[in-house]
Amino acid sequence: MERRLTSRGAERRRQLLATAGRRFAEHGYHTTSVAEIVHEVGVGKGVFYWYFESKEQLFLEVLAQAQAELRRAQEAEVGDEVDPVRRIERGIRGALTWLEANRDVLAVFQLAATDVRFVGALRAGEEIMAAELAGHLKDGIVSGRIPDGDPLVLAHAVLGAVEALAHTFLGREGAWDEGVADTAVAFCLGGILATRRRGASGSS
Amino acid sequence: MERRLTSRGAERRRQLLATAGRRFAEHGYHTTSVAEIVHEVGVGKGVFYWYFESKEQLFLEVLAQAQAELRRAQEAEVGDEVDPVRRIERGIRGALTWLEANRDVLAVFQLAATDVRFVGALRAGEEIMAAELAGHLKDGIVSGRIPDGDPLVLAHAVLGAVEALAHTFLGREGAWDEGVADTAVAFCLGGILATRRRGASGSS
Amino acid sequence: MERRLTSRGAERRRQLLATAGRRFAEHGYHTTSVAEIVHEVGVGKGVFYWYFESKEQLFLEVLAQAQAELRRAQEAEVGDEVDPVRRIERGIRGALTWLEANRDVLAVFQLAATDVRFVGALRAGEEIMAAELAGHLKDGIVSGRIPDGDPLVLAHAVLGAVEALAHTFLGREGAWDEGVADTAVAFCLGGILATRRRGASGSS
Amino acid sequence: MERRLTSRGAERRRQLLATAGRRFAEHGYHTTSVAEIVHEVGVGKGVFYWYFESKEQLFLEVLAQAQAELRRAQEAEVGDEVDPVRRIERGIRGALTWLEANRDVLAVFQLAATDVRFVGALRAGEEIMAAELAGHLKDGIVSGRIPDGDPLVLAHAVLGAVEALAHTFLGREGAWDEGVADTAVAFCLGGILATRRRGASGSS
DNA sequence: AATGAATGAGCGTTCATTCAT
DNA sequence: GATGAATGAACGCTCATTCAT
Repeated sequence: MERRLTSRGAERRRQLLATAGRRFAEHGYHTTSVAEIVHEVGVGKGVFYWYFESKEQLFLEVLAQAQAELRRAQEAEVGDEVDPVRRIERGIRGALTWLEANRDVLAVFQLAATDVRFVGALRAGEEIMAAELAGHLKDGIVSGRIPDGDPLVLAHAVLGAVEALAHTFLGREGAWDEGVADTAVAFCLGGILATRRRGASGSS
Repeated sequence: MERRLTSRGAERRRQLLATAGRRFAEHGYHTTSVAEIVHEVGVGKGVFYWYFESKEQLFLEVLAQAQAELRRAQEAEVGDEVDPVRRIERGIRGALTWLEANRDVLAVFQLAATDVRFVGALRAGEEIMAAELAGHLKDGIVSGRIPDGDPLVLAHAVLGAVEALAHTFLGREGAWDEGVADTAVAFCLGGILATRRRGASGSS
Repeated sequence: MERRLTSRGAERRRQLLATAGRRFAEHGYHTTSVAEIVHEVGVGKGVFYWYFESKEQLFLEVLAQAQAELRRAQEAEVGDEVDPVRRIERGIRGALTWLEANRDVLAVFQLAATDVRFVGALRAGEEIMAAELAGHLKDGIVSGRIPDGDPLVLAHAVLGAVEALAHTFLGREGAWDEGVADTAVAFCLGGILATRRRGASGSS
Repeated sequence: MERRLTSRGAERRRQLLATAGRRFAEHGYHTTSVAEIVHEVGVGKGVFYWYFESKEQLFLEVLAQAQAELRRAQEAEVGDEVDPVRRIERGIRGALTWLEANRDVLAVFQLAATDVRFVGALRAGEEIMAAELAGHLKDGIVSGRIPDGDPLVLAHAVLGAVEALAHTFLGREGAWDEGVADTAVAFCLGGILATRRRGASGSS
């Protein structure tokens, strides 16, 4: 239902989306009621249903927006770098920098992971990121910069490590510093560049 | 109010715990009602409250049990291995093996991460695992087996990578094979053993 | 959360309050369900919680309203009478007249007396009435119109006698007549004016 | 269903009755569960239903016992006194003394007043006391000791005053002393002996 | 006699959603 | 566009009562 919105309307919509995103992140999906959202924005309940079909669709939109913005930030950071390993590094740094400024987003992602209605959209976004990362890895493998290995598995390992670090250290007051990003990069690149030694642990 | 249970009672309790755990994993916390759980077990509603104080406490128990069993499985796998790098490897393999046989558990962990009432217990368990892993890392650093780096940050990176792989590849039918565990180990150990090159990405 | 109500809303609220008050008086607090109240008013369950925070708060409001109206009626009856004994008489008559027209109220008072959540509010109201009455008594004692005695004890005795008569004779169909009020007044004033003979029973 | 009880059984029954009475008085009827009662006594739930048909019947029995004991205490106090006014005085004192030692009972009476299932039994007991008191009053009127008036109305006024004083001053820690009983007696007898001056308040 | 376990109707309350104004 | 009011299914939970052992 394409709706033409006045600029005031578009602003309202943005406001609702932002408020909802924050509250979802802070209190969870089920524990955030439509009543709370509209109350915080200071409008009546009808307004909500003028701009959004349902609470479910609202969440999906919050999620999609967060995913799109993260990707955009990452792309901007990666820029036109051609070396695949450097692309990966920049991607990691870009994601961490953006997440640092948008801490709610991780909570929204986690929320999405726990609900059948949202997990599909979440995974789809993850797959896109994983596929892109896997593309860089493949490039590196082909060009001999990166030892052979399953690019998709490696991509998910990188994503998982980055997300865990972001989550753990952004979530604690005062725990975040540049060193965490440096360690994230070093760990991931080290993992990528070392994978030829499959299953080996003791080799010096 | 310590309750002495007959063996029939203990069995009922176990039954409810298992059923609830499965449904939580499949449908989420809020989307699983007490009515559904008792219906599936085939008992009346009151039975639930005979064995559990509340739905919340039940979830906490499901979570605690899963955490305890995972740690137990890991400890059994690590055994008396003395080399810290090998301890880490065995820990990763032990966790992945156990999670393969108990796939619901990851979903329960994710659920717990999204609810203020549970996140404390979840994080406490995570911190224990991270601390243990960090201990191995510290041992390795002291003995010169592992290059210097922040053990806690590395520990969370490893945990994140492992969890992401478990989640991504155990969640998809047919996607799991031994190679994933091998790659997980190789990636993590590579990441750990490479960390001296802080922030460096281009070194060959 | 101060709520601005439309006139339709205010009317609904009044309706619910009145219906609840009647049902409470007839069936008791625990034996009157929210479902019954809204059913009688002919609205959905949610409406109740639009206007009241909880069943408990509703009862408190019913109680407070009854207390306020009773006091108001009494004050109107007492008016500007200056003689303390006549003030007491008018107070008794005013209360009985109002209670005759609002018989539910006595039942609500009794209900409140049996629940820890309400007894505080009830006693507070009673204390106000007792204190006022005690004030008249003190005036009378000081001016010599009333023999010496503990004004607060006497006040409670009067209140108890009046309440018992109201309760007993208003509760029975056809038992109430002007004579009861006359006897109430005569009994109470006699008791008050006789108190100097402490503990004495046989004096003529 | 006449049941022959062993002496152990009779003791159990008494125990349940006493515990229930106390809890009813302290927490109310609906707010005292059968589970709590049997837990406090330290027996299983089945025991309760072995000795009592239902919670309702149990309450009725608690009430009946309290009424019977109060009457017995009063009768013992009144003894063979022949003067009707002195009989009334002794009745008041006997009731107050017994209530002082059995404070729960007033709460039980109030509870009974608020439930349709119990109010009948309560009123029946009250009527008996009122009738007895009215008998004394009639005797006094006939013999000229007491001025003319409606004995039943006066009886209820006396009962109400006494109950209110007991309730108010026994309910407050440290508020009870002999003076209250003296005032109660003086007030009631004053009220009784003064009733000829119907509706008159200003006569010196 | 007594127990622990079970029942299930019913309770107070919430909340996404709709709608008359 | 926007509001306050209304809906009602569903929820977590309680409890008097029953019953197999």
